[in-house]
Amino acid sequence: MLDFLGDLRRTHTCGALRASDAGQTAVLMGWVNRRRDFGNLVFIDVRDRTGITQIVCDKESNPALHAKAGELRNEYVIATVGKVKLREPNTINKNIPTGEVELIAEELRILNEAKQPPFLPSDTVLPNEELRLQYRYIDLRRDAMQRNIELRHKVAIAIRDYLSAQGFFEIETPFMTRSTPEGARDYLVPSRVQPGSFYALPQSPQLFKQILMISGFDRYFQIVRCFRDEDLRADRQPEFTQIDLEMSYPQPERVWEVVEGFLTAGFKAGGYEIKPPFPRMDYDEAIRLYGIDKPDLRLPAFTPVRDCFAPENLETLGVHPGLPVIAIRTPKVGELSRKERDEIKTMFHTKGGAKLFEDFKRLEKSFPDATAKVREKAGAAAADLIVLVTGSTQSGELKSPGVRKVSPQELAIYASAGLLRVALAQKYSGRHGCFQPGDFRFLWVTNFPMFEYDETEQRWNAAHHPFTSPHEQDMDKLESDPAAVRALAYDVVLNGTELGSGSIRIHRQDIQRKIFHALGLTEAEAKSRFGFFLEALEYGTPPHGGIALGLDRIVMILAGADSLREVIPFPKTARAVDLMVDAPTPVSEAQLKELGIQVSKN
RNA sequence: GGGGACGUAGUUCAGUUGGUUAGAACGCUGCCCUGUCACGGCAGAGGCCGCGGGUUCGAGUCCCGUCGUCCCCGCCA
Repeated sequence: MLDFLGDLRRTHTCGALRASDAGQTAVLMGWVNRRRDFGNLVFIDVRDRTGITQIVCDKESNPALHAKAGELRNEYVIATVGKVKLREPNTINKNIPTGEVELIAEELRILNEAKQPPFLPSDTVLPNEELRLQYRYIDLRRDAMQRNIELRHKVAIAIRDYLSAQGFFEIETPFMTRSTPEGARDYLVPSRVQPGSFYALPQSPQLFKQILMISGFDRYFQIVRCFRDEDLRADRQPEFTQIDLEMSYPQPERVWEVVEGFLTAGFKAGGYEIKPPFPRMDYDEAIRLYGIDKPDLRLPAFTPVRDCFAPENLETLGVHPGLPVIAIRTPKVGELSRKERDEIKTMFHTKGGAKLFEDFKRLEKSFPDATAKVREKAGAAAADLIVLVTGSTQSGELKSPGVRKVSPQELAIYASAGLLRVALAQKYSGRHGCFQPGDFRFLWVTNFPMFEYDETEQRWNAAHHPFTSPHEQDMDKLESDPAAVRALAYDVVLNGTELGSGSIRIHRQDIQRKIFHALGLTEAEAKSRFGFFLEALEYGTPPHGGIALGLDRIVMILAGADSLREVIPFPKTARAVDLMVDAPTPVSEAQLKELGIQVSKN
């Protein structure tokens, strides 16, 4: 038999009571976390998001209440009125903050019962993720999830407060907007009023925030949902939250100062002190040292070791004469078995003609002098794992790197090595111990190239986006040497994760036109895609720039989680499915007809 | 689009070279227990071995397909 709440009013949360409250009457409400039944004496742990308090039901002093306590099962929702009592010294529970007291129940109301859940919030081993997502409301009751969501809240509030104090306005922008063919795939929303036409959910509020600068808002921010219909990863969800901001009259450094400021505030809210300014690194340097544009600084950089080998050694090994030889050092890995060495091969995703030497021991037998030099140059201790990555003699004729410092074949080697470096670091994290909680290595990666060449489409693409400003000194190379043009674009990176990306934008119509031209867009094409924006640029646009950071990723790292799903209340699976509500689903013929949509069947 | 891992009681897992009736722990149900807090004790219920084919005298185990979850590559201006 269930009871009504009536006018019973909660006086304390389940984590609140302390020794100093002894003697008070308290009213607690929450879930039955566990029941320990001794026959004539029953203990009930009642739980809410703040903690757990022990309720005592004694048959001798209150037989009716004791009988009712016997009906309780896990996850029933109850209310209890009782006296807060100091526990006997030998019965104090030091494991919980409320462990010095207990509530002697005088009244017990069963507010709701619960079916036996597929798993319990108090379980120590996690069920598989499919089940957690299907029964997300139970999963979210778990202490760890409650903490993550609370952390997320605190970080977001701290960042809001900081930006507001710095004069940024939080301004909302539309979710139903216009599809722009560049970039990620759009999620589309059909229009009923205009059959055959579609809105798109924003991949980011990019053009709106630039228009807000044109509108004179000077400093804008928004903690905003973005949508991208691309394949998922542990750190990628189809809808995710960005801390988006834009400001007028900035140099890149002005944007960086703001980001360093709000990250300091956000991390402080998460319980960590970080010290800006963050180090800075050129994109080209990041590629040469780490093989990736989001270096994890917690582990050693590459060591170039071509000069350690005699030319005839390299020839014997089938190493290309013009390409770098780089050593990847992973600390303290120790002896590897034959099987473990073979696994390195499968971890190596070769790009272009990149070539791997995973068995350094064997190289040491054949080339003792050269390998000793490699060890020395890489600063390797005896237990450190060394693998070499280079270009094979089949890499073909070297393409000129042009003005850029890294040729395509070199890039292939660096990129392959960069992925292997990260994979090795993850696999042997238990051995090298370089991934410590609370160790936050921030980095600004700067001076990205303006354009990337798309081999399949035989044209230049914007590396960041087409509204990114080139370096003032590189304007003259837009036509003559697009590859050499540096963008005023920057990424903020934390422990090998890209937290955010931004740039100084183009504010001049003449330069914007040049960029579109370099991207192979005709005047007419540019006008049809971005006409409203190009027109806005003509009415007095101030210089402006900004950035957007992934809130989910920030909280994930702060929480020490390996997946965004741990910090998003209702996330989607790798196939972009919500297992709790079972979305997406087909819709009725009537709905489709109203929207003027036909679904092709095949 | 490609590669890899996994799928066995409600849950987490074990299950040998294919061989009797598929096990354990936790949870669940009942009984006992007045100081536990991952309580304890006794008894019990609970299985489409993801699904569909195939090989075999015989399949949880081998093969093919399929579905689902996870990780990675491509993709993510």
